[in-house]
Amino acid sequence: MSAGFAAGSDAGRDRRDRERCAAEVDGTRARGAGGPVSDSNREKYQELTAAETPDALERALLDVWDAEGLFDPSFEAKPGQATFVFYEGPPTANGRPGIHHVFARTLKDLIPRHRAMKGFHITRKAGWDTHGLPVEIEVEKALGISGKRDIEAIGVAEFNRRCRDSVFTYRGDWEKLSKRMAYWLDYERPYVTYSNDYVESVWWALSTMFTKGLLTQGHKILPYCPRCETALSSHEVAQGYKDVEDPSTYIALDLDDASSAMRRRILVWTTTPWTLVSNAALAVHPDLDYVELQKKTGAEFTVILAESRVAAVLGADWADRWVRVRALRGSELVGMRYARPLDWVEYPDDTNHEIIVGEPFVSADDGTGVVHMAPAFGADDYGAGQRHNLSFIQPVDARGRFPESMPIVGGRFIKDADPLIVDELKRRDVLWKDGRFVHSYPHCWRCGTPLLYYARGSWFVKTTAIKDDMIARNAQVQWQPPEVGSGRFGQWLENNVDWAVSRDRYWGTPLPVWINDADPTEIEVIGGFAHLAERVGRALPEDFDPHKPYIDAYTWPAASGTGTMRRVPEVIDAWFDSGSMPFAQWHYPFENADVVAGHFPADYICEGVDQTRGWFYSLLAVATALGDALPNNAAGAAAPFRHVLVNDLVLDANGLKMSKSKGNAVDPWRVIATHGVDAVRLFLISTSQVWIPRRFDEDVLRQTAGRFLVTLRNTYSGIFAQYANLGWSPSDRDPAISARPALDRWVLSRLATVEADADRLLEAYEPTLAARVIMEFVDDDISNWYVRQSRSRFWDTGSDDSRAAFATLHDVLTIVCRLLAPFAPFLTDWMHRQLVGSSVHTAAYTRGSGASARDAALERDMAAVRTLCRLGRAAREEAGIKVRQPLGRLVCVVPRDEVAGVQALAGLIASELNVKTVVFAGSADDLVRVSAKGNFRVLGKRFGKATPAAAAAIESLTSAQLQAFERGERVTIVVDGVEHALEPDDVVLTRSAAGDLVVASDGVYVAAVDPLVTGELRREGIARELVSRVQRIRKDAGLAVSDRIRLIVGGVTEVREAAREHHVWIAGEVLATVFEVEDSDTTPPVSVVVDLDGLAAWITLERDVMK
RNA sequence: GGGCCUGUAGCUCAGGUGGUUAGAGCGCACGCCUGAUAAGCGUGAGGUCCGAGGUUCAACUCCUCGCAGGCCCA
Repeated sequence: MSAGFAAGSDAGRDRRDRERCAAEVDGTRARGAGGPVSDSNREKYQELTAAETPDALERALLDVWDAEGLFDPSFEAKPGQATFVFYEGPPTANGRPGIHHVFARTLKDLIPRHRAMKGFHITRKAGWDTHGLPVEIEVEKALGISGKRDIEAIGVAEFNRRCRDSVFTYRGDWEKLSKRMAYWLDYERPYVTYSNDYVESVWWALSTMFTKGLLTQGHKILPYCPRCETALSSHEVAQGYKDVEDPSTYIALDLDDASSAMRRRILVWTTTPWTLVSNAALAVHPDLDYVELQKKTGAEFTVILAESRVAAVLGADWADRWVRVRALRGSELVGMRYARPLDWVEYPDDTNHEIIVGEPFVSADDGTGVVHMAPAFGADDYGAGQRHNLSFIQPVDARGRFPESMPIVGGRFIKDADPLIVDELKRRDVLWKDGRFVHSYPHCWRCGTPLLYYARGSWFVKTTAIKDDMIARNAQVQWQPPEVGSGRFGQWLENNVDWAVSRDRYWGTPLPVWINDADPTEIEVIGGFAHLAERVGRALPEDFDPHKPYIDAYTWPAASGTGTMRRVPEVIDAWFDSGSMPFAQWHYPFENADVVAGHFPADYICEGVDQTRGWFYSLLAVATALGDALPNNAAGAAAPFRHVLVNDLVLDANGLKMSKSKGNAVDPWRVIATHGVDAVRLFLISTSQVWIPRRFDEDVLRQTAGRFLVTLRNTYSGIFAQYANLGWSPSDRDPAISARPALDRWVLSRLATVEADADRLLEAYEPTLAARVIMEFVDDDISNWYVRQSRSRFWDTGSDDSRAAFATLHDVLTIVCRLLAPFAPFLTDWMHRQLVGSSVHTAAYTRGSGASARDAALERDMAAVRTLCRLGRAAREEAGIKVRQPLGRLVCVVPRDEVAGVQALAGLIASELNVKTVVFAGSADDLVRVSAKGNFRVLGKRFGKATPAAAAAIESLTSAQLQAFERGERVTIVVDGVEHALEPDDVVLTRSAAGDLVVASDGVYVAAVDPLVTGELRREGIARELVSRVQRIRKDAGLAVSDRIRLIVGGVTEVREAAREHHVWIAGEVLATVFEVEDSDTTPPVSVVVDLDGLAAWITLERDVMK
């Protein structure tokens, strides 16, 4: 007994077991004494019937865990205990959790559960993301309102009160589901992003960044809904793309070129004619080829456009009408001046305008290769405007209307102005061509209004200034899978732009920036509530609320003497909140500096791939910007997470994204009630790598994870517990491992291998591979081989052989429970408690030096044995002889270095295949024919192009030549007329059986059965058939497995002979106290007539009540 | 339009550094077992490895260009 198992034993139970064992030694076998122990209280190993549903079992265990306080989140680390830091990415609790949340939360639970079993202390602090537009929108919906004017009509105080209330509408659902699925998380002390403590920490972060010069004011082109009068986040924009028909307007602008006699015009394409009012420049790609063309007849001007766009713009037959004047590089156009199409707005002084600039973002995929620039209305335009100091003209108000004073389009909504502008362009003779085209354009997902890209004042975290640091920190993160870190996330960092953190909204952390209303350059950023109190000169009230609108009432006279410091109106991006959780969850730096020092950075986080630009980024950006203001985070430190496991979507059974509107969303509660959490967790993890989208198909779930768990239950309950309860329990009478049969040593070796593999894979954040390794072991090695080969050993409890089997299976099941515990925390715990009396969740994941010995050679040889058995069965199938019919001989061929090992296990082959002898044939044997195939890897190096010829020469070698070669004689092949001596590495030898044997082979392995059924073998086969029929009759008659019977058998001569010859064996097998073979030709009336492979027989039996 | 991922049997997935019968499980067919039985097991049939080029003696594997699906971003 390995030392690890003593812990949970219960002394009283052991004594009972010893008493029972003692009774057996007296010869009263437990099953003979009345079958399974009837008093269930005395049952050592409780059996699990099929009637016990997973749901019921799991719920019962939850109660046990509760009663025991098994997961007590308040547990502190023991002195000297290493910690493993996990960060919970906070969900927004304003929707019900779905099956995909079960998936994500399984992964979040799984790794920490493994690390806890490895001895680490883990803080599992729950969190709630409570701010932001999604919350506001939920409330708008609930109130039946939409838009800022509606909100302000209700009042910001009332609106925010409702936001606060709505956040936890579904909190109970989340907590209940987390608990039900065994996601161990501390919900008693969660962090809540709207709490005063949390907001104060976020303020500290913002003010720290301001001090470092990383929080700045600027402009940014943002997607903006002119009806709702608010900017939208990129996530919102992505939801609103629609195909729409827009203008496709080409204009021809005059170049300002005094040197040319001919008028020169440049062609420009736009889909937003209304932005031409704000045109400041044209952009070309400096490396692109442009051409200047002129009409063949009656030319009054030339036109310039990208060479590759000529046919598209002028028509496929352009060459009939146009002639090329010259070719131009884009760079030659840069710096030229032109006349703008509309002159309704004055250009500001000291800015550049009506000039051609070179920009690499210009493409020749559509349009003319010349792009019109309106820096107020496009991100590229804005960037170009910054680089070239272009005029910034924004003659559009917040509602998307031109000013009343504007000619022609005054007071018009911009989109409605397009036709008027096109008419005006025509009148001015700058319109070249006007059409319509369909493209994908973003719309407000709430009201359907087309969005504007609109320059707005905004507050930024200057992440471009810390880009290199972020990249360096990211390089230290172990991403799983790696390509998300290097690809999606890495590229995102490479293309980093400053983070616009301000939001012109209501329910969020207020931006703690106060500005002097008399001098906007006087700015103060408040880094804490005490700081605020000091500024306003009085203590903050007891019920201080840092949210809008209350916070906006805090003002104070400017330090400069004139003006009042007033807070800016914005709140911040909720992502900044979540990115601050590593310290804000502990109210750092106002409290808990030591706690944060021990919990930063995280060892592990786990979220969906959609968080790449969400939480993964905000964590990194906030931590990098704060630098050494956080512990363990000076320059050169790692990212705030060391390992990140990325998971992908859960799709429906048909591979479609789940959504409420499609009605294909899966209700986790129903699924869990049907299959149990263990099966759901195991299915989600094992079905495919977690970063690949997976389909959730309940049929597949049932057939895979569900069935696997049934097998595990059956192995425990139907094999181990049922028979162990008849009289086995662990004791020092169990043979030492070294004294157990090879089969036992093999499965224990496999166990140790799987234990090491599973642990290594979980350490490497490969939960899918770990699950597969364990599941394969249970199905393949335990159920399908170890138990299968050992079944009869469990029918007895007294012998050394059966004690060895019980002890082995007991250990194997116990360790399997531990390995599987992070995946399927319920069944494993239940079984582990039965097996050793303690929870699996407090057990060690691996046994370390206590693990059973690994024997690689034995594992290899057993694999060969199993291959031979598979081949032998195939051969029997081929010969048409069922396994119940004994056969005389099996001839095997295995690689030479495996012969000895496999020979030692030949008994297993003989019993599995029901053959009398197993013979291993060597190459020299007449039974064997040898053929050869080239080893291409070696031949390729040596023969190059002649490889196929060499391989052909090798394949044509005869069996005799190859047998000689194996004996060490020189054998040559001729390739391209040159003789080459054959080297051992050049060939792969294949042996096959010759003669009257039925052969099956797989690579170098061969199994050949001798199909000859002698009379003796035939009679033995009949005897086995008889036993089989009697057993079936016993079962049909409802006899207990331990009932004794009186048996009479008769039938044709061969049957009677077989029965007599194997009389003792048959009687023993079917527990017959009386066994007569009747010579009469007549069949007694009270009997069962059977057909034994064509032989008529009858069987009469009755229960022997005397025994 | 850009980035990343995926495409192998009906389904879900494996297939180091290229090497010659492309594997498994499930499902299916046929069969076994009946002392795990609302269980257990075997055998078998299923594949132009998304397509087209290319590199190579040799490509599921490497390269290029496409196609399809997904996600993210414009």
